[in-house]
Amino acid sequence: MTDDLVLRRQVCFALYTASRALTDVYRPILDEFGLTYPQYLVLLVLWERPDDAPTVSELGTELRLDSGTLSPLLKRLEGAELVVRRRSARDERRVEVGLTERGRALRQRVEHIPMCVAQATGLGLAELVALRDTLTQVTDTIHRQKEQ
Amino acid sequence: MTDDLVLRRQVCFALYTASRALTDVYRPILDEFGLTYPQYLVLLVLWERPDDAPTVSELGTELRLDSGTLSPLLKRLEGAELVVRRRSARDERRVEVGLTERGRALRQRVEHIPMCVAQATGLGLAELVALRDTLTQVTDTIHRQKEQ
DNA sequence: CGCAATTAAGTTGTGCACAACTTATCGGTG
DNA sequence: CACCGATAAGTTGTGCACAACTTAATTGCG
Repeated sequence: MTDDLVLRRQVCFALYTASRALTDVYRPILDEFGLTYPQYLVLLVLWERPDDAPTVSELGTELRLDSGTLSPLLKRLEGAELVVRRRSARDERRVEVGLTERGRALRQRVEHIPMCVAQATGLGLAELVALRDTLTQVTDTIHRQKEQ
Repeated sequence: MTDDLVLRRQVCFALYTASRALTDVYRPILDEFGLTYPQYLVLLVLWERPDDAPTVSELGTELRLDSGTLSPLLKRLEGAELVVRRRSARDERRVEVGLTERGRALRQRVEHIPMCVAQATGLGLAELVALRDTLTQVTDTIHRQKEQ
């Protein structure tokens, strides 16, 4: 009898649990700004290129989320007056997502968060970087396989 | 201007994405058995101790899920005739979750899955073990902080 | 040019996660 | 023994994720 099915042995379970644990760290912090973690991720992308107004599918490519997830999420961000959505002039299928002044201003108020969360992991900077790179590599490997 | 808010630099995003990518690997495989990943996790716990019939909250402790998640999930597993739920005789508040014959039999049919998924990560065995241990350590660190 | 295939965003339905709450049971203390 | 706080499971409501589908606009090929 193999022991491969033992929960604590599985990388996937460790990943699933660690991901939820880190979201738990974010939750009370982001809650003060009325944000969820996925909403915060969308804002991260927008803050990276404030003059860009990416489309919904460009956001989806960055975050690996589809319109089924992003459409209602963006509607909520728009309701919070953090982003605006407008149909592209040159391609009426596209919807461009831009920051409002309010959304732009939020950036500096949340700038300290990544440091707090990184600290909560208990890992050193080098370990964090190594972990991040390993995880990114795994994700890329899986997605590369999927496309073939 | 700090770059801490850049998406690709963040461990959390790497974790969030890797977790979803791995679930993506599981999905089509588990789909053949009519299972979701969290349902599979519950079965893993039950297979580990087939004579135990843990309570809902014992399952919750293992998986770090609350009754709000587990109750409907277990109802679906019961609908699929993979588990049975029964009130504990000596404590009517508790509900014990046991495997049906069908649930017990499923074990050997999914025994190969962890190997397949591990392979999809592209990591070697040693790397996988190291990754799992790092993630478990992070999760434990976070939960320990939470309890104090 | 005309139309079929493609692309973009949104909608619908299912199943987690999780907070907040409800209901029922239990255990301990006066 | 009665009651009160604690505990267990379930319910309700919100917000992701994701599959499958719809609608609308565009592209490209004959």
